[in-house]
Amino acid sequence: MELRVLRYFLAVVDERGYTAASERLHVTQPTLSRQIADLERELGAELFVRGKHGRPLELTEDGELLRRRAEEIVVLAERTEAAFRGNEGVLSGSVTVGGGETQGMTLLADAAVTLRAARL
Amino acid sequence: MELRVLRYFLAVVDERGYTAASERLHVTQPTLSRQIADLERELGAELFVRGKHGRPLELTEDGELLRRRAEEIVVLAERTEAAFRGNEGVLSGSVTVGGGETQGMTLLADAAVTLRAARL
DNA sequence: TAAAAATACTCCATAGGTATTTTAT
DNA sequence: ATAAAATACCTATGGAGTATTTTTA
Repeated sequence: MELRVLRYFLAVVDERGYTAASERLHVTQPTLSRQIADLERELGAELFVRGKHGRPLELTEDGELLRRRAEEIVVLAERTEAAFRGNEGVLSGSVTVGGGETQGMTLLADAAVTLRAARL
Repeated sequence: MELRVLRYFLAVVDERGYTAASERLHVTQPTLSRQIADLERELGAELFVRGKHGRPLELTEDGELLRRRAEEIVVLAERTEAAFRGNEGVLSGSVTVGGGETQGMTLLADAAVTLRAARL
């Protein structure tokens, strides 16, 4: 079990599907498909409900358990990395107004955003 | 940052040296040397006090910070893996009396040990 | 000078990619 | 019929090994 794969898993849960997650992660859909399959094999557990049900992949009970654990682990790792970047107490990201670059729309405005907090 | 490397790091801290840690981890000393160096580069921080001081590698302040965080992360990951093995609340390992197999000594006795707890 | 760590290479396992098929709505 | 996931196959990055050379107590 590696952090990279846990991040993949969380992205798939978040985006409710491999394709959407693969875009967010900048990897291809088959890569995700394989990594999640390997993870399921490694843990000996089905994480998602396949087929049948609604398109947006649904978590099994095991999947739900892993989601909670993975979130804790990944968050801890990210905070640790942030600490070494001297970015303790800092959250940053970006906001875009006018749609993403993939839709071929005119970009109206965007901004880099940094929230600095006394404590996290 | 990956769990594998955090485990390497903790082993080096624990064994106070690359060579001893490499034996415990069943990897070679240069592999550890490189992985830890990469980790230091990635974090932009020296983790161990080089040379000068006492042989048993000493942690820097950054190293000490990482040790605490890494322990949390790795323990969480191990508990998660254990949960999927249906081994919640179980600790196992082995005890050997008479020296390890590498010393060419006669093996006097060993035992697989499992501690089962109601809650962990 | 005798350990342990660092360096220099080589190799290979596997993460990741492309192309395609299968599945399910 | 169509959009997403699975499968097959290939490529290549980097993890890990062997051999050797610094280090430093």
